[in-house]
Amino acid sequence: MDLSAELIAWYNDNKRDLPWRKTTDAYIIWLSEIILQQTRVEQGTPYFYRFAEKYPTVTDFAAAHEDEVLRLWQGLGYYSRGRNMLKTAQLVQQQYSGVFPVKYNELIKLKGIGEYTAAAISSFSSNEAKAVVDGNVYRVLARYFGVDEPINSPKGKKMFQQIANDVLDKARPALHNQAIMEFGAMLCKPKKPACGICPVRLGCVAFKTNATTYLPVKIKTVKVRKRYFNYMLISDGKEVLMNKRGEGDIWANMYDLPLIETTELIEQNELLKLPQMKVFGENIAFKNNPAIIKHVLTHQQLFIRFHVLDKFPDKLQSGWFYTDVNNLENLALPKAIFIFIKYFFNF
DNA sequence: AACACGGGGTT
DNA sequence: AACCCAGTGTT
Repeated sequence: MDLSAELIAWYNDNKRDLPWRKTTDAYIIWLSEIILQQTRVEQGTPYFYRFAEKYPTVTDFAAAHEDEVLRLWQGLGYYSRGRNMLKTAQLVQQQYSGVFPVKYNELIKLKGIGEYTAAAISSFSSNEAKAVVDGNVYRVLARYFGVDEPINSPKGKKMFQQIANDVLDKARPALHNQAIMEFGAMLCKPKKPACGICPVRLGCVAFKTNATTYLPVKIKTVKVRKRYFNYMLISDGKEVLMNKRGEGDIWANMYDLPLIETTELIEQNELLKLPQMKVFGENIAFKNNPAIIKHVLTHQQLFIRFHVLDKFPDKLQSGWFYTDVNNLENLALPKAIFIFIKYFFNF
């Protein structure tokens, strides 16, 4: 048996029971694939059910409002996925009459669908012979064939896509793609792969040369920026002053609180002297001495403090608005903001 | 080619 | 703390 046949045989015996594998509906598969981008199956599954239930068809999705989509997406991260989904749903509704495309060349044009997702949807929904290359596939191929070209260099990406195409079983691409990804996720894991029970270890270069620890190779260029967020919570217990974020920064179009960002960590007495504080009015005071919350993103570390102010400002800045405390659950809030607000208002 | 974009699990 | 997850879009 060749590699593909071995992986498919393994898959048939060991696959997990995942809901999106029970359909060939391109729309449902699209939902699952976008949700699972850079996201573990266990984390994404509840969101998959949530979206599939709320929007059973792409027509239902296209009718949604962005606020509603982001609220459903809350907590999953990479929120541009949610915003792009709405744009794509609307385009599919208008230009494809609500019939979700199944061909790679159509799918790749859509917002939020790149090479991986186009290959996944086209193969799973219409058995088009396109090979998926995700993190799992990079790992399996790098190890099995002993390829040490970095998976995140342009050259490496081309190379692995080519290998994936060569290995693909053109007669059953859907099954092959599921198999190689499941194999990478369950057996050929990043750390401590289960080589002892691996059906293809005798053909695996990394196993034979004891190199699984070093493959795949990845270029790392992590520069993490530190940012200091001073949030103001102002509320009389019934209403609370909120802010809607704009584009061009993290958490685009989501909701947070009035924010003063500083270049370093500062204490409340220093904060009071800042010119930005003037918008909150004269003779203001803090009602708490907040802890520093560290919130880690891919390229940023946020050091967040939530300051409770004692009175409403006289006028509002752009993006600010009052909302009823009971309406907070309808707003899409970043995780760290949500946790604090939930705690503060004792949800 | 490099970077931005979240949140969470594993080691 | 480092690494990675069923990646994509922008510059």
